[in-house]
Amino acid sequence: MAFFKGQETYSIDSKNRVAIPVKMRKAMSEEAEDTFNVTLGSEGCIAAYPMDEWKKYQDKFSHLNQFNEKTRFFLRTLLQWSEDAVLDGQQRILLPKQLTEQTGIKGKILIVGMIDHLEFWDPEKYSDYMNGHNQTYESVAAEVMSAE
Amino acid sequence: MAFFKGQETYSIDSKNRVAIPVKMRKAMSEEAEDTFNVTLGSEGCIAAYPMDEWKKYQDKFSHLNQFNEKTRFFLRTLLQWSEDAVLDGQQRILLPKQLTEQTGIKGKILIVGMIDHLEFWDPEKYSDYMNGHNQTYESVAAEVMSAE
DNA sequence: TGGAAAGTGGGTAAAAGTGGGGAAATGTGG
DNA sequence: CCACATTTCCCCACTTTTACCCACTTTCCA
Repeated sequence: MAFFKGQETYSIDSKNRVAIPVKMRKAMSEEAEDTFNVTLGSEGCIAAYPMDEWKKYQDKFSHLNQFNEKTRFFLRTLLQWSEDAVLDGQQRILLPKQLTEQTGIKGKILIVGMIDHLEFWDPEKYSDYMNGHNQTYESVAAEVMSAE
Repeated sequence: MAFFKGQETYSIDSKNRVAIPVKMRKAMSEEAEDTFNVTLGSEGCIAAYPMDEWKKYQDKFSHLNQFNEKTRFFLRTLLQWSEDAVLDGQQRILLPKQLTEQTGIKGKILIVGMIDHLEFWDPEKYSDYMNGHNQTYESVAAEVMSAE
């Protein structure tokens, strides 16, 4: 099972290609077959799940009852941005134009490891997000981890 | 088994033909034999089920009790629009005029992958639909997935 | 410090998307 | 049963996008 961590600031070129940092590539399992499921992530980033991790979610979605209106809304919202991306010969993935436009990513791109997936951020948006919290890291940590 | 996802905005030409995006064509199984069952979908879209997936629904419908009035209404509503469509040499399907008129599709068309079928939308109607939900995606997601 | 690997950029052939002409098939009315 | 109009299907042609190379610079180790 994958465990992604760390961060890197890379370039996204005119063709929307981004190299995957070696340390993160190495964290991928063989079963992913160099394929990611790329989709819109939370707080305005792009999320990329290795295929093997994504399949677990797929199974759940397949068994939902589509005769329910809320289920349909949920699936449409979730799946509309979702797309496969295979690494090229240089270990880069091609990010869908729709997603880079939606998230304002251009030129420089921040890649963050998030356990079972990678996140791609506009560097500026990321620092705004980080600075936008008035609670300290320590107090949030205490809250989140107290339930465990 | 098919798993459709993603979205594309394509053109529907004067002959009512629409190309199927490659990523969605690849998600189709061989058994579908390039054939869709096209019918009226929920919330005012057109739904296209690959033949193999549609057969599973057919089986279910065959076993419903037609001595029940609601069942009859359900079946009539569903089946009256239902029609086969085979891909042409350019991997396009011909959408029935009745359905494009009914759903207001003309010129530009939005194609959305919905696991076991494709949905065709008038782009404007789709954004109205998406904006028309006062519940957030996150709260619907929590509801829908909590049962799992 | 030299070689390999990693990161970046670009050219080009192939594939995908779009549009239209015309023959074949279908349907309608006389 | 035939003549006509309409629709359907198959083909060709053009434009845009994508996939696959190749090449250069920088960084990292041995």
